[in-house]
Amino acid sequence: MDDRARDIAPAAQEPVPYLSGLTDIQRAAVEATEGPVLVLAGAGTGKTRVLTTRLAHILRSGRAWPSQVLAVTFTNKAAREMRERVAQLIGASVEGLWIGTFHATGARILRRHAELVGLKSNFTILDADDQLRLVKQLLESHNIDDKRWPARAALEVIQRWKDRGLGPEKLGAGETGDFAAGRAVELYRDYQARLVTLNAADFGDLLLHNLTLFQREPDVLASYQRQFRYVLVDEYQDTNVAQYLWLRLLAQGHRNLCCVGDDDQSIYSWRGAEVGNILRFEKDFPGAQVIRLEQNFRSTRDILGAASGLIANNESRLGKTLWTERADTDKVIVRGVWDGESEARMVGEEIERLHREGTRLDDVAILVRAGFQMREFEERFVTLGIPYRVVGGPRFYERQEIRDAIAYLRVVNQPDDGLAFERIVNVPRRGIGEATMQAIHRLARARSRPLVEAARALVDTDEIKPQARAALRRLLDAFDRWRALTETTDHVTLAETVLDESGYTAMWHNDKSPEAPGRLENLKELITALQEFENLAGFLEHVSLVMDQDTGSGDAATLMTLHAAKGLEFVQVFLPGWEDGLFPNQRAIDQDGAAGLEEERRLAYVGLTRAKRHATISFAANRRIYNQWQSALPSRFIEELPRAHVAIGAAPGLYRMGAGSKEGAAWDDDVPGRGPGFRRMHQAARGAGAPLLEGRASVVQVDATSRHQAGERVFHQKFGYGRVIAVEGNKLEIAFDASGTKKVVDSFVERA
DNA sequence: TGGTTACAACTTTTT
DNA sequence: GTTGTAACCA
Repeated sequence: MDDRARDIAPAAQEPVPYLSGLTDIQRAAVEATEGPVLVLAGAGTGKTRVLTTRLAHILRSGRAWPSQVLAVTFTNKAAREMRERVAQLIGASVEGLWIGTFHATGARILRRHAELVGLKSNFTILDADDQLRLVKQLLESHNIDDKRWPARAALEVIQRWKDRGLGPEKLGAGETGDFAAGRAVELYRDYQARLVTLNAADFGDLLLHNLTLFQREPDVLASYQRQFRYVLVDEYQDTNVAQYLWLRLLAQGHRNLCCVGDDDQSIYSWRGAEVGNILRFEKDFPGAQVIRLEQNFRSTRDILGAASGLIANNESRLGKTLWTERADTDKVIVRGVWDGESEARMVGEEIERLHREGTRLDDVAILVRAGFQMREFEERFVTLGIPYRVVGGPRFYERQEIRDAIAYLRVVNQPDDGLAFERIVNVPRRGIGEATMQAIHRLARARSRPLVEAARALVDTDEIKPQARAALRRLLDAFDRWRALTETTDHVTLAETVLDESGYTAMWHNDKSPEAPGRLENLKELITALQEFENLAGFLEHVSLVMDQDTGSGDAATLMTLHAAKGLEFVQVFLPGWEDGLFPNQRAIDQDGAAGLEEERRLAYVGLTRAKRHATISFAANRRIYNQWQSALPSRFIEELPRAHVAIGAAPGLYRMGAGSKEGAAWDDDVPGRGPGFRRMHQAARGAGAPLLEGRASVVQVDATSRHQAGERVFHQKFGYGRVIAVEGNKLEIAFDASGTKKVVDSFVERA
């Protein structure tokens, strides 16, 4: 099908409008089509533009047919964007182009040759949840204490092996995985064996099996090598060893491999990404051209200066110097605050001010290091009535009811999918409990047959209680019926039938909990989503590989982690929580030492370079983490920011809470960095929090005795009138007349 | 079996 | 504060 383009003549050489508007260097990167090329693209240097133009150029100049070009990305979003933009540049014919994520492309190839690695072409792609459940089962059957050796850790070990392109058979004696006294290897072997029984592959397998395939079947490899005349890779700094090997094999035919990336933005090493891949590129591909994109089109000089100065502290990097023609400046602001709450208040007030002055909330982002930091901001935004969206929350396809529904469809589609079967065997309740499941498992393991097959065999014996037996038989019959329907019914009707007849929808109808109606809504949405696919298999592939997030609409500030922010840009960026221990994160340093610290620094660099015009960094002297008060010092990254690009401001909240303090009173930009301003912040952090430094976890807002007391009638701008129930430092618990009991900061209420 | 309660756990997470 | 698991009882 991909060869069909061969019958059509290539587009004739035409004037090249798509090349105009590029800088000389960008243009060079576009036109260097032959041989290995590394494009080092700093933040905001027009990377995507170069990548898409290059693709268009290859096609338009007749160098290759669409089907002969492979472009790989990490995210579906990036893949979609690339496809759309290339289509825009060259008109219609992007049909046949291999643009996709590593995993989607791996899956596409693997489905064609599944038998060669022991799978059937309709294999299931497991998600994180399935994997974890599988590992838990294995730990149990291996009698490994999952308290001492959590399943999560075992899975991690296995995944890191897969990331390095190592199947169980390739693990030498030295590889013990540092888990359960070296038993991880046997665990891994069993895990892979179980996947074959389940006719399933996990994410890592999508590439690992490709490698095995290419090794075992030189003909298959050779055909792909012939096919892909040009290979393009986005975000090369995030590739792992398996992906590197995969690329190297595929690109070996024509040697036209172009990798685009930025070593300074490598922030996924904990997922197996190897910065080494990009650092080593010239050695790996002799004769490679390296093109540096250093002109930044996004940020002001101050932001670039601050970010560059910071990242210069890293040892392992190729080195780039970002510059801009922009003349406007706006120093990066660093603010110290008393605690996490005043930090949220400060950000909230700033956002309100910006909004008043005409900034769209869409242009504002709050980028945090860890998810738990989000709550404080959310609470604050709710109180202030600032619309916001959280990126990276629970996704649609991860919700319980959706996963249940999909599990049903998975079993219909692929009967060997025992994990899906297990998930819904007793949902809704059918009286098939643990005892029954264990019997099924025993039989399945003894015969090493799929779970459903074992269940089928068990129904004909007396091994389980009659009640469970009857229920199980009913369920298995139902699956047979549904499977038969696939011949005669369209997949949408089929899905509705399955959810109805299984009693799944009824289960939520009978559920009186407040979430139940929402879940039923979600199920309806699922059915709607189903309509957009040709068949069940296509839909399931989408669900496992293309779990995109709906970003939501409407003008709203964005709250997300630094990791999630890579590749995005905002006019104003808030970077809270720059405290040693939190950011750089202590665990990252403990685990990976200097390399861990460097990755944290890259994360800081990514955060700063998201800002087009303003960046506000803040740190709190005290922070409550999971109900424990901890004092902290400003992040060492703050000291690393070049003073010329930074303005230090002491936040009002640092000295006194609530009204009375002068907003922004203590600007002190003449001697930032280690100057008096900085020292004062340090002192504030230390001095005011002195008792905390001694490890006392009990102090709550020493100086913040409230003006209010229990029993008092008060008024709040948002919640109206109410009565104070309890006072805790500066926080009041108030029973509002109209909106129930809430905890509110006292500066937002007044005596009624 | 199934429901309740107590208890510890908790960085990041493109697919 | 939240979430997920273990232990206990009906």
